[in-house]
Amino acid sequence: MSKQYITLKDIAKALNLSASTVSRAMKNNPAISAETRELVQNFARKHKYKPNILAMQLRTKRNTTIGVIVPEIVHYFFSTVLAGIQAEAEKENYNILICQSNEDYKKEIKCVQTLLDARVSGILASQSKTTKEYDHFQEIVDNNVQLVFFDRICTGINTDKVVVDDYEGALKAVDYLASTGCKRIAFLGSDSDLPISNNRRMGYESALRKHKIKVIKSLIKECDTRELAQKIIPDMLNESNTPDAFFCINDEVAAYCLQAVKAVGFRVPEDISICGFTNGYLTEVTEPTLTSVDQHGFEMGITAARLLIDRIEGKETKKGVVSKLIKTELVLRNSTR
Amino acid sequence: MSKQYITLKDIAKALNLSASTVSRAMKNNPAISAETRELVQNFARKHKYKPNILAMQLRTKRNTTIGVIVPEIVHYFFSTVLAGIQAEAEKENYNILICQSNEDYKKEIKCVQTLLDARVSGILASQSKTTKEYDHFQEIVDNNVQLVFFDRICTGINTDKVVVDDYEGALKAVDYLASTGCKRIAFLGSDSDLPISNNRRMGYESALRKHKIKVIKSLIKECDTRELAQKIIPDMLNESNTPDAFFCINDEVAAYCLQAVKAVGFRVPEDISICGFTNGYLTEVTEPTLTSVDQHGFEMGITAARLLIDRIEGKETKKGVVSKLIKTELVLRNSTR
DNA sequence: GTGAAAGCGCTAACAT
DNA sequence: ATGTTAGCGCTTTCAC
Repeated sequence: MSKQYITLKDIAKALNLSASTVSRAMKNNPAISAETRELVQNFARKHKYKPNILAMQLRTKRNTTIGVIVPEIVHYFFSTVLAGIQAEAEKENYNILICQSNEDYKKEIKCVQTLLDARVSGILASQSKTTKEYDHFQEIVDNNVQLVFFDRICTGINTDKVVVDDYEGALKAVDYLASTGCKRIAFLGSDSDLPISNNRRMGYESALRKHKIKVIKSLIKECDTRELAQKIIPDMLNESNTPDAFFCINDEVAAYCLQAVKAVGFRVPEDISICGFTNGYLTEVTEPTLTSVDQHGFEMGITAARLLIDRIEGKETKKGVVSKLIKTELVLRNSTR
Repeated sequence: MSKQYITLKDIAKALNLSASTVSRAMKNNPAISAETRELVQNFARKHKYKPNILAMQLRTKRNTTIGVIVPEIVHYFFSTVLAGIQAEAEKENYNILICQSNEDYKKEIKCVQTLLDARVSGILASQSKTTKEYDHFQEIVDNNVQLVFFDRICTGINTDKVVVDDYEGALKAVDYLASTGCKRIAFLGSDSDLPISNNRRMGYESALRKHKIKVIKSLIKECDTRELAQKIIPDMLNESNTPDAFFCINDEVAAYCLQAVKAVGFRVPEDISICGFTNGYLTEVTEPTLTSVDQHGFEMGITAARLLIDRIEGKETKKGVVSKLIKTELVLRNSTR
């Protein structure tokens, strides 16, 4: 660390004051005379005084850093959420420390340790796909560090959360597909342990019921990566009961689904409609462009950071758990009728 | 901050030792007897002792946090670099504090202030497009905080940098285009003030010269966003001297270029070849898929973090400025002949 | 309205 | 091999 920053003491010495007076003057403490205040603040400005945050936090036992745990920074959705968190944190003068779990349980435990070691005052977390135990998250709570989950919430821990309204998003999308005449709508989801996948499936089934369409097991698959899409979808297209629509868990799957469908010779959307989830960059460059459910990631980031900071500062006083729901938006493009 | 963490003093009291002995024992100081060491470390483990990093850093004046300034987290390339930085930092037990400038000069200044306030021991920065003055970067150096630029380097400051070999990347790509028979190759670049754009243009021109193709001004445009692409490209296609290839500054422009070209009725790659730069997600979902230059963002992140940490720890002792070059790779897909 | 003194949790001379 | 002391830069009683 550099040592050329001046300290309170330096200012005190230079101005023939005590360190405490300088400290008060800098903080606009009303006990200090206007003269002294100006004197001190001018001197500080002139000499580029920067309070030593470390010392401040050590003394006051308050820390303005919050930690974030994400599965992957590189995903459009998560980087959008991060941008939202960063924006809100900055507004409130909080710093953010980012860790990524790479969808790995062990790594996620390490992230928690790192953040606790850094003495963050709160943590925003989105769970990795491989996490089945929650001791590490419990440890956060046990240490009285605030914890808010976002998107991939952990159902094993009773704490605040911010989630996309996956149920409603799926409902709206599938309702739309059905209303355009699709009858055999496939659902390409994730591990049913993940609430985001499960909730969307419930929305999917509700929409089907609404349109008096039977839920068919063979049209529901676990298919949430490029690899799976390229393996599973061609098979589905070969069966007698070919789907006439695919509702996909993310844009990537939707994009590869689109490729697979076109490769077999079907037209999109005339023969088969396709709908994604995320509404990221991909949706605009495929041919045809992709209809998708926007998850409002930026807003989710802001909401989650807001909630966490309110908890840290004791502004959110609700005793029980707070759950916030982020509304989705169906963005129609050319991959659906 | 939570207060249930125990401190060195607590351990000392419980074990009837002095704080310094405990401190030494925890750090495996050879002066301490094996017995005491075990005693202390076991006690610490059992009571989940976590050293207070704030106090440690205040005392030792060393800080293991590094700051990162990026234009936009959400871009594929930058989020890839971030992932690399994060991986390397974690390996070395450094934390990273991330700020984004949103391509805004004023915001970038604020980022620098935030990071200096947080007393980071080094900063990794990629400049915003709108930055024309460098006082804020100079301030970092003046404060003896290590500074390493990556990708969008600032030529106004004499400090370490890590850049993509843009010249070579462009050379290879345009050389390839020319070797497949393209004669009127357009260059869609950024502001020529940006070294990344300028260097690519030099590579572009070298390749043309190598193939004895004249450089034509009207084939060189500033076109680095979706909006510009949708405005400029149709015009270029209407002129008599229609390009038979586009070499684009990023994948996004390439993808929209592809759309524009197809919209007018040209076939890709038969009539017109298109090449992007970044090699991100987009390249696999367009039709045809996009040939692109991979910038190895993850490797760049690792390299930049490595260099910065070496500087911080005094392992990189070279007096002058260190410049590292990240090799590119031309990834051929179906948008080029 | 201002100063003196103590202490946050840790480390590092300097002692013994 | 261990303890004592002092101090990093700051805030916060408690004085006057």
